[in-house]
Amino acid sequence: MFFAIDPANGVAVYEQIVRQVKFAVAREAVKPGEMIPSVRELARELAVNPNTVARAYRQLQTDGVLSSVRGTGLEVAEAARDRCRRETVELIRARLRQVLIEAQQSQLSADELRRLVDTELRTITAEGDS
Amino acid sequence: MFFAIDPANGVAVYEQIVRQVKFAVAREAVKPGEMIPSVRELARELAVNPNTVARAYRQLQTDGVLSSVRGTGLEVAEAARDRCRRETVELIRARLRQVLIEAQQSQLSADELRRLVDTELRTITAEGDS
Amino acid sequence: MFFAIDPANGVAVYEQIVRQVKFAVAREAVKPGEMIPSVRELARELAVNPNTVARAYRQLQTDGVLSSVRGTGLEVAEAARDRCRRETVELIRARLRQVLIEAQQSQLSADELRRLVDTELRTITAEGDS
Amino acid sequence: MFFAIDPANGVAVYEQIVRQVKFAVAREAVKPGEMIPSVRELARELAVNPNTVARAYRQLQTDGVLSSVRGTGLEVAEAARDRCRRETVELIRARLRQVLIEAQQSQLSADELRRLVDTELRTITAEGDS
DNA sequence: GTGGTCTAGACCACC
DNA sequence: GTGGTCTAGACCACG
Repeated sequence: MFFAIDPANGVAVYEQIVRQVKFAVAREAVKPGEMIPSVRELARELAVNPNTVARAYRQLQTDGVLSSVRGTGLEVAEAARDRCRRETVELIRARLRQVLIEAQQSQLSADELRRLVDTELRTITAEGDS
Repeated sequence: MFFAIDPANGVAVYEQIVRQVKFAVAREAVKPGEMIPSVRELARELAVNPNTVARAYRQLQTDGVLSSVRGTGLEVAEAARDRCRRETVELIRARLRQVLIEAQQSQLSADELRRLVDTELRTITAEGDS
Repeated sequence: MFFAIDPANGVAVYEQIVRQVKFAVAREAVKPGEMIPSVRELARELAVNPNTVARAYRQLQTDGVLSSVRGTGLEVAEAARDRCRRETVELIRARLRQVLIEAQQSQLSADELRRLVDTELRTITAEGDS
Repeated sequence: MFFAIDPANGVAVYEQIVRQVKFAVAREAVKPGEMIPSVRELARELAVNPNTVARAYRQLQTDGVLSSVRGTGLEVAEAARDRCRRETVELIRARLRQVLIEAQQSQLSADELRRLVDTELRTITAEGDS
């Protein structure tokens, strides 16, 4: 469950935490029934205010990803994995779609776009390997 | 210069206007030396607060896309087309890259991503034809 | 939209605000499309921290009762009235049910319970008239 | 002395145990002078932390419902039955009253409320028979 | 002016 | 120790 947050990202910190936890559940880095780091622990790890983490965890509860065990902590909900996987793909798809639409509006052809995507993919995976 | 803005888009309204104007210049829907709609006119057209349009136009002047003609209004700057075209491509590329990075973080393979891109491209162009 | 909150109620303050707003929408004290008091205004009115009101309003947004108009305020969502009415009745029913179950567990007969309910109803309405 | 506790009830677990023991005494499921299950036994039965049961028993001693017999365990206090009966009725009445007040605030008429009560009573007793 | 976010520090109930 | 709630005060983007 290790990840980084970027406070100057535009996306709210608590929202970044929400997404990253969902990503982690989706790729089974944490499994249903397991406990996740406590509010205070994750806050320390990310160098963020505990309230911000608490807010993210609250959001994750209303999203059905976490459930609280009184006095003990928060665990990953049973049916969370599939939901997170679906949700993650949907989020990616939606943002991808928006970018592509804007690309089209600015007169880029489908072929130019595919080439762009390929270039970027190669750059990213190359960086990932390094 | 007709376009729509989506107030519930997450992206600020004035920012959407800025981008759309740049898109319009990039694809030569408006050409250097031409006048663009007045603040009030565009505000009425987009059903948006005139202050918001004014702010977008101010930003566009700072960006060198528009220049003011005393007592007359705002015209598209001479060298704007190339700059907009470059800027637009760069914007698209940057956002595309960010989406692809997140996609990769969430365990989507390069192939899955290419398929996703193709699907979305086909959907968009199909919609565009309708 | 005037109501009181009781900080020593056991129920969280933000939750009381959420319920009272839903009550207000349900009984059409505020109607879909209307604006509700600003965060700061209601906070002043209830002698409560603005963050607490903000949290209640956020909850009401995720519940689909309010929707935010950027830079302007929060308005009652279109379909909110029916949802609130249903939800309110359900809340009452659930709590009533729980009390009745406990009553039954403690050997109170259905007739004793009905008498109790009648007595309390009369007391309450009498107080309401005074 | 068999009963169930619901950890996601909102009501604290130890408080639920306290109430249920009082209910049991009130309806004479356990009688003054009888021993009640040990902390460990009840904890196992309810799948609850022994500390939680211990805390409930402590509360019940403070409330005069249980009294300790040195080296043996806890027994139901002599005068407990009447006290529990009275206390239980009062608790029920208080909570009933609160629900009815909220119901009234949300514009439910006395008749609608009586109908609701009747419906719920029938549902509960029907379930109890099954 | 509006809502949205974040930080800091406090208190509570529960296990 | 845990999460949950509340307060106080700050900064930001938006209209």
